[in-house]
Amino acid sequence: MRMTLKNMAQELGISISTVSKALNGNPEISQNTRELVQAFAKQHNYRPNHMALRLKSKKTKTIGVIVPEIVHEFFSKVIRGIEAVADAEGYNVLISVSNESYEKEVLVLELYAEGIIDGIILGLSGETLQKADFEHLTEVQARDIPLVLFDRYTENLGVDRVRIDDFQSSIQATEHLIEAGARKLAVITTPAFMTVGEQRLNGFCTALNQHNIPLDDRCILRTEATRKPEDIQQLEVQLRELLKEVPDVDGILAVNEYFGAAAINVLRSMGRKVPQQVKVITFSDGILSKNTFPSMSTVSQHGELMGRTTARMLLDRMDKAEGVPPQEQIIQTELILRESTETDG
Amino acid sequence: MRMTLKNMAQELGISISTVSKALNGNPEISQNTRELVQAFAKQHNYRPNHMALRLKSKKTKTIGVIVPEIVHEFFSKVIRGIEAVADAEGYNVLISVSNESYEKEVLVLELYAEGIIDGIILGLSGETLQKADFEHLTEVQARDIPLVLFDRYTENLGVDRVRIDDFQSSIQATEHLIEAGARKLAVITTPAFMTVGEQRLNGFCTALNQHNIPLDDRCILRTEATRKPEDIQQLEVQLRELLKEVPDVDGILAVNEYFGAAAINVLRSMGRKVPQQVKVITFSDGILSKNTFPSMSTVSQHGELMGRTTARMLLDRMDKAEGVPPQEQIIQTELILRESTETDG
DNA sequence: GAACGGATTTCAAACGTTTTCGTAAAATTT
DNA sequence: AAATTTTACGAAAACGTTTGAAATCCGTTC
Repeated sequence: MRMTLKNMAQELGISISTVSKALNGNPEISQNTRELVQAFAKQHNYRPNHMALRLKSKKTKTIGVIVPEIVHEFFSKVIRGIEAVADAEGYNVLISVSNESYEKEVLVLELYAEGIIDGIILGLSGETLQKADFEHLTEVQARDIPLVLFDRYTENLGVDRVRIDDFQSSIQATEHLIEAGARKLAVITTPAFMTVGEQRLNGFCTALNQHNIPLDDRCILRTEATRKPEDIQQLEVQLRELLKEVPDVDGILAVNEYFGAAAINVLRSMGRKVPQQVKVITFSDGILSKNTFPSMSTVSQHGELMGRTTARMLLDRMDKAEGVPPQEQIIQTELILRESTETDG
Repeated sequence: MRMTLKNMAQELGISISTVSKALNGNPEISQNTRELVQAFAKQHNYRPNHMALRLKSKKTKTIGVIVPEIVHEFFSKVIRGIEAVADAEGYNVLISVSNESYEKEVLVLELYAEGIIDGIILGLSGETLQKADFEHLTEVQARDIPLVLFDRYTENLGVDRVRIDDFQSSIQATEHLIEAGARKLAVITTPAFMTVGEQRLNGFCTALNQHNIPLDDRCILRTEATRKPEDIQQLEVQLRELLKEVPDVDGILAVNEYFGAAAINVLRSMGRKVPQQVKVITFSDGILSKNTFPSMSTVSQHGELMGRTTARMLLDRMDKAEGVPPQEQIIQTELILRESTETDG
């Protein structure tokens, strides 16, 4: 049976309020009683009931995180970063998965909004981005529940967010390919509604433009593939076709590791040497890029740092007065050079 | 402002109880009133307050999951499996990370036990295994909170669990190496308190024994390395030394992909051909094994299936009478053959 | 020896629900 | 028309906590 205030009050022969106040260090209570109660509570390892606390709209010292996918190294790293900060500040972290579904995202948000948590960190689901329906976020804001978005974002929605500069990073990555000697560049990206992928595509095009390299439409591979094996296989087929149709491709930018690894596989199976004949660079610096052969140069998004930054921003927001305008923070990316873009000599 | 029963009662000019009953479809209430109330509630999208519900010790339709690590493909897959089942049954899933820490595990367990959730799925932390202190689990059981363990387990603790047969699987994997021609076998495993790794080591030794292959103590590499890059680098150093000291090693069993990939890297850098000179097999069939070069044969642990099975077991337990003895379920593993154990011809 | 005042403790309301029990009005039976 | 049953609703307690107001105690003071 669980220890409650009432319970202890009875056993100690004092009133519930006295117990409550004693435990909360209220100076109204004599030192004697206070110590007595506190000792008793500790001995019977009393823990206040979250539900009751929250009913009285107290803080729960818990933050809720929603990620679009769980089998995903980048998001996992972000979570790890969030954990680190939260832990240091004595906050619990509760994680939920939207599974890229709008409906699920709304559901979880509602669950959180019930009052389990003090603040929310959200990575938008793909479907939400596609529908461009953000009412649920507005609702959360209307209830004054602190909210911070990470990675995936949307303009025209006044909410705190942390992201990387996908556009600039992509320019950098593309320029790296060009400097390494590539002249016929291809890109593997996601559907247009994925802002992140789209920005990276924009960066790619812009870089080509700046270097007076013509853009061949056939070299833009827009895939709906997820990271699941079936999908990747499908992608490899498309990619192979592209490389047959445009055989002189000598540089590939992939918007994520999985796409990058697929490219490496296809190229190897077609007998094209990486990096001698084709250079490859990819986003998101995870285990894959280190362990493919050849290993891949990547744009590191510093997932853990992003997590830490996001958590920090949420905690800040939580003790800010209302009405402080939304902030944006940009995480610097870093080019990690590996074998796939090496130039001999 | 949030819609509450009281709120609606006031606006509709009826009592709180009537509203409550109407919403719950209580036949005491006339159809008229019932429809009126329900319509009103829907229109103002009323949602009952979780906290209040739970205070009255109602179910929350939420299950809590604790994983030791979050940047971990296997655990992620288990979570995905849990999600699948929970989703289908209308349950929410809340995930927390113990970060391999005993203390954190206890904390999260306590948070969950506050009454946020209806049942708990737990993968024990490494530290807990090491301390072999399971009081917190006993406590949870004493409170009649349904609990199921997955993957990591402990004998002498009566609690539901789902696991793979690490011992048998390891025998199989080792035998596969032997059949592929390996005669001087090495193993890369974890500290002894990690039951999973230890079982796999046992299997390894047993297989050698059964095939009359002598066991060279120098060929057992016990590492405390995690999957972090620094650690893996450290492991690679040790591994290199082992391979120098015992140059005729021609088969390696790694208890996880990271160790396996490290082995592949070291072997390549030492100029030993995989699989021609050395065969490699590893546990946990994830992205890594598919993308190393050569790709690795693995023992698939079917993480997602394990997750689904665990969730199912928890749901079963939740509507079982108390006192039903704890169950154990074993997930069948599968040998996935890839390049790293191929024999020519 | 009654009134004061400070220190300590208790009361009671509130948070949003569910649920038991009670009761007025309506419907049914005599 | 009186007695009985049914129907439809409401009052209030309970879950575990906090908190401002009220009550009690005890040692001073006049």
